[in-house]
Amino acid sequence: MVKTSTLQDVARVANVSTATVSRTLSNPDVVSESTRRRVSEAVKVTGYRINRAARNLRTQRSYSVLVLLPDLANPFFSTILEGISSHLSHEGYSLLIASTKQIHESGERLIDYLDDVRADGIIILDGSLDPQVVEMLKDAPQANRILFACEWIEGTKFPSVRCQNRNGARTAVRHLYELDHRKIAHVTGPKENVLSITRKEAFIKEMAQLNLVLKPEWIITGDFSLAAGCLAAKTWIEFKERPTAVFCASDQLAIGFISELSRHNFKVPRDISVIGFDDIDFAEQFIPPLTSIRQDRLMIGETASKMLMARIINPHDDHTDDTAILPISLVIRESTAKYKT
Amino acid sequence: MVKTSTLQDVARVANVSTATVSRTLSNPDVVSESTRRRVSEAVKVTGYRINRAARNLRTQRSYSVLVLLPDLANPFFSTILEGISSHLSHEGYSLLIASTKQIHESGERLIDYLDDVRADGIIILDGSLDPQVVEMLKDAPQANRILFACEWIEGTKFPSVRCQNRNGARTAVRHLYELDHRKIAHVTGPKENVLSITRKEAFIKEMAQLNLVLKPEWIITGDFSLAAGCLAAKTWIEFKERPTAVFCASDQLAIGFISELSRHNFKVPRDISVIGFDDIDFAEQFIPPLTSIRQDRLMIGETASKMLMARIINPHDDHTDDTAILPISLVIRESTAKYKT
DNA sequence: ACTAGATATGTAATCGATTACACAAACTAG
DNA sequence: CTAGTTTGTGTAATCGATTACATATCTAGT
Repeated sequence: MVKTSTLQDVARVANVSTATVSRTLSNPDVVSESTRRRVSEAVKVTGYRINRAARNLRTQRSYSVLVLLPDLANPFFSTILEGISSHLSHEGYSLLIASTKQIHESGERLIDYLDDVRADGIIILDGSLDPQVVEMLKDAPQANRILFACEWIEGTKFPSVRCQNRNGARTAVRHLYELDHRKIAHVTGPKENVLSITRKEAFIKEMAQLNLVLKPEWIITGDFSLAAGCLAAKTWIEFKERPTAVFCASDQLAIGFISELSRHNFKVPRDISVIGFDDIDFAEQFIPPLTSIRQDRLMIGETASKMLMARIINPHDDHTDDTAILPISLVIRESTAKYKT
Repeated sequence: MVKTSTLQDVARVANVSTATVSRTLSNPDVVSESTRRRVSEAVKVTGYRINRAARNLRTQRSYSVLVLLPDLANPFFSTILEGISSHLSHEGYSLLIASTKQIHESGERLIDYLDDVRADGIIILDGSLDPQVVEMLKDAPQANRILFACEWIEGTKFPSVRCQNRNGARTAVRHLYELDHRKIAHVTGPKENVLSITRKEAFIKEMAQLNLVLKPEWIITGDFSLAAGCLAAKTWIEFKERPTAVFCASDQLAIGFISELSRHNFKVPRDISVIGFDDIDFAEQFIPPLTSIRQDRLMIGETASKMLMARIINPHDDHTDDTAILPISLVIRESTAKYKT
């Protein structure tokens, strides 16, 4: 093991007390110019590195944030993580990662992370948390150090950062409408998912607004995955009266959809226009390049991190209504085209 | 703030010393059946949660592992993370994440993570570390708690976990050969990257083995990205004598390649057979579904985590030659086909 | 010259778990 | 019955940084 030097060692070399060293490092303004120089010199000489475990114990903080994902292997989250991570590291914080599945399997309670000085705050990217867990979190005193991103839980006051989901759905429908499509289908995400529900409702509302006929079977329940997109395509093929356009609640759905169609010799956008949601990296490279509703995932991550940090640092400020809704934008590529009779 | 109970509180309730409580929790075998019961009861009553900061300070361990990525936003790594994470959480360890970029920007030294009790070990998924950094790590006494996964650094003794890269390249070439292709191109990863180099060398060697002509320009330097794949496709189109097949060093390259071709009205596998490397999730859903060399990323993650853990727990065991090379497999889909004159 | 306040530093308690060491009780073997 | 061993528990030091409080020095205003 390597012997690392401690505050004591630095203090000895600089000929001051440990208190002064500590102050020099964490609050340089309160010490005199001369000691500041002496201490920095001593730090260099001794190769001092702070022992975080000691600091964490004393300050009862961990200087790290836990991000909870439903599924680590889902690439959708990596950009959000990037955003969170870059802001955290900028603030001197570390990033802890766990997946809901693991928490569940290991029988850990989420709130323990806050209680046992492992994390100062939690960002949850999973709106489908076990309701029991949510119930526990809701009224806990630690709840003000929890924040949702992308997804959220209806009926709770947890702060959250998300994109304009309604506006996204509306924009998608309107885009198809402007391309003269009148029969528009929708492939949803998982049934109970808050994003699915929000986007679906907005879809239905906009269809009504535009006075478009919407047959109930044109709303196909999926689950955000490639596979569900494939299934939805099979459903579409079976329709007697086929919609000429489809709004998929995720890019993965859209890609699966197009993919399956091509296996049955349908072509996009010749036979049907397809628009996705998210604008993941692959959307641009897919064949055809996918028209999509873009959400700025980097920004979502950064904003979430900033908001959580504010709550950690100023726990007593008023943070009610701390919900950020970030704009979406329409990215037009080649999977949507003018409808021709 | 919530008042959490401490060992002291539990001790008081159970009418024993803190030492006994601690022993009951971390080493139940050494206490008597009756105290064990009494203590567990007291733990329940008080709602005791261990304070990890305190334990970390006392034991000089953090019970967490840092994973260092070149780029968080790259989906290639998420499955590996999943593997690491699931093993770690099973062992009661936490997972810290950072990206090389951030470390570099924030001016932190990697080894500080080990020194300052933030992480007990580091898994590095980036073989393109700053040589200066590598030099520092190499002979450091903490070096035995560092492990590379996927990539590695030639000429160092860091343990590593990776897949059979040579065998992968060889298998790819042989697959194309068996489909009667004789003119085979190769799109590489980044020039200096150890995976690129290994795969390229194996490619060249196998071509020679099979007595195939290999024009120097048929080896196109890329960088694993979609965009580089597009560029490579443009290069291929310009060739006077076009190879009938191409082995891409990553699936992203392959997808970019095919994608760009289709924009110029070439079709795969009609005009050229394409094989990738990695078998990422999208490979299966791409149009056409991509033939690829599969590496089991979940397994890589798990193995890496296990090996590192062994080193953390038994630092004095002999761990030399601790390098695991995991098998690859050929996944044949529709982007490769028999060559017809 | 004297006091109030500002500035700089030191002393020592503290955070909460772990564990070396000491000791008592119970057990074992001769 | 005694010496030696095993088992179970307690006492108190320890990990290393932070910080409340005390103290000393200096500045400025009256």
